[in-house]
Amino acid sequence: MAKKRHHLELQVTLDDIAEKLKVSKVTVSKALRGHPDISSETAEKIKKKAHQMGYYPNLLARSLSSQKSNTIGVVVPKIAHHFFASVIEGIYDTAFEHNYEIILTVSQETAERELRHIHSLLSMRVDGLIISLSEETKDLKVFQAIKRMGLPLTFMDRVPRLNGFTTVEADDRGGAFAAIQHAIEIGYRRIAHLAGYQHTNIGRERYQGFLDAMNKHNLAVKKEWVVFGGFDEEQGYRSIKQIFGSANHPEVIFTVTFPVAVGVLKAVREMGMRIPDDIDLLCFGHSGMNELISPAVSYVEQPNYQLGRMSFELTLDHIREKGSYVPKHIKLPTRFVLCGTCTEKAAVRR
Amino acid sequence: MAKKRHHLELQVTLDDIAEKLKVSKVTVSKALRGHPDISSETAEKIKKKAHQMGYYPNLLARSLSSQKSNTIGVVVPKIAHHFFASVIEGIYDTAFEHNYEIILTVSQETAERELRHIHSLLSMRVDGLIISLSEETKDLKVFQAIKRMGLPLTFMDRVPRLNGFTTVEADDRGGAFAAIQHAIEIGYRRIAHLAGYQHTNIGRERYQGFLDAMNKHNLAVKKEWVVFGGFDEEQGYRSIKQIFGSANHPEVIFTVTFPVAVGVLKAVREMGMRIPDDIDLLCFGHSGMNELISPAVSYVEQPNYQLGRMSFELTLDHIREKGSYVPKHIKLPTRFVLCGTCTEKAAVRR
DNA sequence: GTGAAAGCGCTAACAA
DNA sequence: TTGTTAGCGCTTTCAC
Repeated sequence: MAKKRHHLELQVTLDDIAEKLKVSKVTVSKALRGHPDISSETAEKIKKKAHQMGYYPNLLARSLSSQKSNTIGVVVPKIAHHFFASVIEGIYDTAFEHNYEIILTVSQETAERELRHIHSLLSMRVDGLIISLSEETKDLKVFQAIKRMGLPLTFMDRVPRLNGFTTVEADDRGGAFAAIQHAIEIGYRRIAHLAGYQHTNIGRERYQGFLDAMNKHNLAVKKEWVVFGGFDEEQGYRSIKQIFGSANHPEVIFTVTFPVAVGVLKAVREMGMRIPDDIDLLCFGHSGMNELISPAVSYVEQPNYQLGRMSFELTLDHIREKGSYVPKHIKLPTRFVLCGTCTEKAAVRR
Repeated sequence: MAKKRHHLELQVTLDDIAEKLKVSKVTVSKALRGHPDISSETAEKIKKKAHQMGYYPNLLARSLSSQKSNTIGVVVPKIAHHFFASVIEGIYDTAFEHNYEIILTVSQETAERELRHIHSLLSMRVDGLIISLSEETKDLKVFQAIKRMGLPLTFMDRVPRLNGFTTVEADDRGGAFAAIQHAIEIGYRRIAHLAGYQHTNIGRERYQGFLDAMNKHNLAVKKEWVVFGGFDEEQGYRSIKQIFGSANHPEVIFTVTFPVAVGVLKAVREMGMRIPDDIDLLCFGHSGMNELISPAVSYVEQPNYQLGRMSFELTLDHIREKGSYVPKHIKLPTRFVLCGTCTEKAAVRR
């Protein structure tokens, strides 16, 4: 018999259905989940009744009891940015296909929020975690703890220097190399790089790609022309002003992200200079809006959506294979895309 | 005594802590939640131990037991779009301040996904719901059901024709009116509108604002120059081709969203025409990238972030006041912002 | 101030 | 095929 509800909530429970149908709640539970135990006849009857009574399974109870929540926690640094927005879209689409729910949290590039969100997600007993590190994150203790707990964790794009975790990244180094290589090939020699923090993998890798190309062509890297910093518009704006504060100007600037390039565009415009005539520009990543600005910035294309899909799928693999799962390291290819900047014409004109 | 775990998970529980400290699990529970029952002395001891043992409260169990999840479900049509991205940012920030977790789901503008997500969220026993309808949504039965369940639900931006729900909107009609009014004042007469579906409130309201202004100035609304449809880039692209397929061309186009304007920009460019010389443009909403495209499109500014904040806060009010809560209808002001299109100069040149 | 007992809604193991 | 019995980990009375 269904016990009387202490709370006034009019949520229908298994007991309610069982009582109406004069069967046990176990039968109802099994029927609703399509368990082969139940005859299709009673199953039909139960399903109909459940629907009619407006029954929604209580996932909290189900998760608590079954020790899995069908839920994956995600931590990203930003959300209102093209790159992450499309990665997230990839994650959501894939989750939807697999009938998983996503708990998305946003660190806003701060280590403190990131940690708090991770704690939250652990408390919510998500089945797995996809994390893209904030630009501040240096303390990696939680991740070790998570590994000890045996909870599947996949790092995406912004990954830590840590063993034993699955990582899904784009080929940052190769992409940066291709971009700089192109700049050199069309004749540029004085190349600046608005680089990312060197404690982040993407900062390091893209910088390395830049160095690779410079070294290959025996070009000197000017210290004043490499500025390390964050990944946002403000950073680009500030850095460019700094570079143009000194006497010697570069011919072209390669930025670590698209937002940084946007900051550059705004600053350059403010200073009354033109791209590519006064200064040329290249960047890593882009935005759907790129083709509307003129000149459209030539960029390194990242597999955004695919990064999202892959992260989810590998996390799911890990959940399913559990103990026997072996961490994988995925590097998805990047591609240099020539648009309106850094064209041969622009370089020749110098 | 802590019962032996059936599952191998090494999640620490209240019992584990209680056992170590030779107290009851109730004491631990209370201490950890700062219940005044417990002496600060034991409370300290317990907290320390819990931290040391790496305890994370099991929110599933807590929610199940306490009948509240400290979680709010959100359903939006899109995520990789400036408008929704910033609304969502507003929601997340506010939730964070109030220690709530957000379960964000994305309908991708389809009614089917929307419904499935709503079911999911109900099953997860979220404490409240914030919904922005998909462009397809016509069946409103679920929402009635949710009201009957007594679950707080706030509609945001895309709201249904339904009584008894809190709604948070921008002043769409007023904003559209201001834009068209401006266009008329600078001398335009042949005005087209790429309008939204008329079964959506934003489609209707913005169209109404357009009509208001046209009527006020006794201008004829040309049927071929009003195209109803969706809110994305593709729609803008298609519609503009349609309009320019006929002999008579408008002087200026007002689009129902920024993405639609982007579609227009791309189509216009493709057709070898220039803005504002060949055709002028205005739109509802914008994107951070707008100032980089030239000319920047003059637009109606929406209070994106604020819409997010408000929705969350009202939902929280509803949760807290429960039965006594009276639905509110918020209309946040919009503002016409003149940029590089629809300037006096452009209009005069005709 | 502390704890024993009951229950949140569900699932899993084992009987019947 | 169906039901009984125990939990999942926590909170909430209500005694002590």
